[in-house]
Amino acid sequence: MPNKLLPPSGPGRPKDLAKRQAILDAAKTLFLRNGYDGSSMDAIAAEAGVSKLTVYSHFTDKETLFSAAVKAKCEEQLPELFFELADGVSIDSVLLNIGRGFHTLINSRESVELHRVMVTQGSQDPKLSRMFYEAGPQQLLSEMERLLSKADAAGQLCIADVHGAADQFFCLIKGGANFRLLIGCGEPLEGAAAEQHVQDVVAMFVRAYLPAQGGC
Amino acid sequence: MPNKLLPPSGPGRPKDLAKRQAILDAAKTLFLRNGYDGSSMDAIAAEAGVSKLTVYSHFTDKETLFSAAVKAKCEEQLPELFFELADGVSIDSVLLNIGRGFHTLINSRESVELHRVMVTQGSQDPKLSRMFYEAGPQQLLSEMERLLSKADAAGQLCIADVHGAADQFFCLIKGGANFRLLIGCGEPLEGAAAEQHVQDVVAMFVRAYLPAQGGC
DNA sequence: GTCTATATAGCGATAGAC
DNA sequence: GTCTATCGCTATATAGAC
Repeated sequence: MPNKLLPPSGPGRPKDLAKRQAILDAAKTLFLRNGYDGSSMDAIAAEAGVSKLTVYSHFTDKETLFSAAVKAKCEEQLPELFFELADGVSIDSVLLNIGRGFHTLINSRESVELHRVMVTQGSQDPKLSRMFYEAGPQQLLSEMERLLSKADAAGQLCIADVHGAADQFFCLIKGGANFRLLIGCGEPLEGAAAEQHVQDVVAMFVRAYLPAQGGC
Repeated sequence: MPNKLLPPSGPGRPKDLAKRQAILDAAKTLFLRNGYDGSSMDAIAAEAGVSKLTVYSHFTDKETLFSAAVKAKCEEQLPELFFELADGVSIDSVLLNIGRGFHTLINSRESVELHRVMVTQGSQDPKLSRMFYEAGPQQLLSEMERLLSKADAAGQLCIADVHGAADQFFCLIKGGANFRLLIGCGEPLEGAAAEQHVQDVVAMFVRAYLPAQGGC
């Protein structure tokens, strides 16, 4: 006969989820800050405030916990950029808004850490890198392609290869500064410098794809 | 009294350099393939065909050996791209040649491995990342700036910010494909696809910085 | 279901023989 | 100058008490 009533000492099912979430939060923090090899299961357990075996009871092994942490981070980082091209609004201002949002995103500490981890671990686990790519960059590229196609159809831009152009736009926003940030050499552009960079990129991009006077 | 003549069994000084080179070669291979944490001193000693203590006698510790290996790799990878803008040759063809060379370089297995290691270790050791950046990317950027300044002065292009434009050119050549390669998601562009990519980028770049009909 | 204590293995770095 | 054998430490993963 099982005893149903042990509120103070009984473990209970509800506690399960709270600890699982604490473990996942700790894993996200430590894995991104110190990498896969640099984060021990002991450290994650301590950060989460539980014992190491509790970690193993919720996630079978280190790799499983790592994948879960990366997946959670991907989902919470996917930004809400606006890719709509309403009537009467210039393509310049739309690209400016997208550029600002994307630039802020990829220069954030969390994004840089996630990218570092993906470079290190993703190259060893194709499933992981594919999961990350489809959850993040792929989404943005697809929406940008849609936007550029509409701008081309509306005659605001003249783009033969929308896929390539979308790729170019994001690469330009990233710029060499983001690469330096990734290898830990230099500080992120902020404030006026960041705004200037985005404006320069948008101006250069639009100039390259401006329709000729005769049309497209 | 020291014995001077022991040709067959005596260790001798000349052997020193050969073993040092073997150690350095092994370190370059393993560190780039498996990363810093993934390469044990035992494995490097075995790959070099020497004992572990011999490794420690030539390089004080693991970090020192790692820095030496990275430095050697940087120097041997610095490409010989042509940044000269001779009279009578169009800026398009010069940029095409540079673009092809740079594209081949950054898509090579060795370059990708070096970049991965720098993302992982460089972010933990600012001295290392700075050494890498100044030995590699910085060089190319400086030469490209010189070239673009000359093209601007010659009226072939119209560039207000040559530093920013040089940065843009290399980012465009890299493209999203190089990022996917870095995270282990996708294969490098090769052959006709690579050539097409370089041509598209150069055409887009030149279009953006073409002088207006009235001049610059 | 959770924790303390431990098994097993691999790492970087070193001591002593030749 | 070079090698074999080893120390000290930390990691992942697990066994038994409550």
